[in-house]
Amino acid sequence: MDHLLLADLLFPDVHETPEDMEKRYPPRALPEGAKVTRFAPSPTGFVHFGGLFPATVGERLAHQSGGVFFLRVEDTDAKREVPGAAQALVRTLARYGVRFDEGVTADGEIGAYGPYTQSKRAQIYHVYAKSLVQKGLAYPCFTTEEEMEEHKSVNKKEELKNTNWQEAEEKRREAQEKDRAISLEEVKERLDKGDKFVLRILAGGDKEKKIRFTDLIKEQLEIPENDEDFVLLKSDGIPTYHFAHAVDDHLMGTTHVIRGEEWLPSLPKHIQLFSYLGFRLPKYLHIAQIMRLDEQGNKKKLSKRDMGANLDDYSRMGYPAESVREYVLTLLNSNFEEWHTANPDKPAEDFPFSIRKMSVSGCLFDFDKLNDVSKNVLSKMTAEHVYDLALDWARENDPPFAELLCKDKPYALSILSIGRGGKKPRKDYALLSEVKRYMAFFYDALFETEDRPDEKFARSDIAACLSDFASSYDDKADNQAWFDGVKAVAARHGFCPDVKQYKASPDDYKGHVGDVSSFIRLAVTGRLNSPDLYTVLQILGKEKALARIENYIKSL
RNA sequence: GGCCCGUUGGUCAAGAGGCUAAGACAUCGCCCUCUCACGGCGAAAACAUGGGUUCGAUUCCCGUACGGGUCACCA
Repeated sequence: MDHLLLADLLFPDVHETPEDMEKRYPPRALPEGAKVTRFAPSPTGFVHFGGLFPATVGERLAHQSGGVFFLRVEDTDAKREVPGAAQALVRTLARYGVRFDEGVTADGEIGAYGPYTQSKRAQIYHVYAKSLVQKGLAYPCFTTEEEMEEHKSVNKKEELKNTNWQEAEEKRREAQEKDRAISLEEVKERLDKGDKFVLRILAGGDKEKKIRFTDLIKEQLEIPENDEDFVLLKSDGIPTYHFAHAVDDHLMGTTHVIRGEEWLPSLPKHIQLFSYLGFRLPKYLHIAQIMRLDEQGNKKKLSKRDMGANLDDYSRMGYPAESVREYVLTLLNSNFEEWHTANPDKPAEDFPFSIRKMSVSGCLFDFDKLNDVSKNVLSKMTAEHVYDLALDWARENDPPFAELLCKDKPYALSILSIGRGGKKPRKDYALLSEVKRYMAFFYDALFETEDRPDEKFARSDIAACLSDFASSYDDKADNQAWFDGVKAVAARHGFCPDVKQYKASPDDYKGHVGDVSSFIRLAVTGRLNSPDLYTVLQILGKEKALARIENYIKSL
């Protein structure tokens, strides 16, 4: 077979050579040790939570080393493409601290190694495809998708279990042999008829032979050589992931390929391809998958439909982006948390991210942990910051509440300031969606009596304590004086002003100051639990507080 | 089924031949001159399993079990 002739037959319009490409995309001039990484999603309009992991790793590695982090859109599967998805993705990732230097951005493409959209790179792939044919390392295959169906391994998940694997493998091998044997005449004939073909690699490997490979996360690996003539170019001339990966990452100067470990099984293909093309293999980081628990209690890869799979779910649920980012960083490098408590004022960007600290095995997504991280994040923010985030959330998800927040911003800020600042800030909510419930009783429009007093107290005693408190309440008194007042009320109505003393002889009293406080709290907030009562009364104002007490007494 | 990867408390994890096997979340208890939240103290809780190698294995090797991934003209 005359490979040069075949190449011209297959790619008559390709006149450039790989050397031309090398000239057009010269190696990057970057300092020693600078890493070039990329995030390469397919634009399906869905930003997977799992995607945040490789994206964050790539971003950290590149920026920490003074390198380049770029976005490449892998839109080689026309069937799945969603228009505008790339821009939305860039915006979403930016919220989570992942920013690109190069590639597809919100304002178009930036950078000298483009185009960064694979569908626009057809000519480039064809140059390399032609050269592979010339070297006898790739060949056309005219077997149609339908014909292939018969001896394809299988592709439906449901069928996987009932597959006769051995038979499927034999059929594949047979077909491969037949396809390889195609003659130049036959190619000419089919081409003249206008038949479409896919370009397959001529696999030179023996799967019984193992290759030693070092993954930066998984370390030493032993993988079989590739013996499968996988598809390089689909019948529409668009490359498969494998081929595009090799050509693009070579030309774009990617030094570290960061991707999910589901790619590990196709690594032999990539190694072979890079070698056929004469490209230097980049470093690989195959990162472990995030898992969830299925009904049987088994771990499963977090997939599209699962709660929390879509990154947008988190903002909808009310998690600040910062919380999610910290949680992700914690899962990626478990010492992040420790570092963060030791350096509370430094931005996450200062954290020395390390590949060595990354886990080899997949972890379970844990909402408990996320919530804890989020509580901490929110508790350390200023009231103003929380206000802004809560308002943003409310505008999207609860417009009436947004309006309430806007109506009196200083009032809202004073509520959000309770217990904020200082060494031990309150941690009342993990979610922006919980802020409303937390603030609710401060607004007459949202106020309602949720709890009931303990049955052991007589209604008349409660009413007596409350009216006594109301008539003696001085909103100018300081915290101590105010509490002394409450104690005095307690003493006047048969409640012990000192809790310890009460506990020593409970039968001598109807209750203690704490109980009296709970009556006031209930009347004023409608709940048995609230932040510091004195502060609450101060913020609420004397008039509103007394009105609520009065109403409460009436309702008893 | 073949191939590849993995397995330290419920979860995330440190430890890299000799440790009473860290820490965090969750759980439970106690304390914090009014509840809650915060904080403090404490409890319970783990090296999947069998064989090697070794004076000694959670740590190294082999097998087993279990879990995961993958086997497309999808990425």
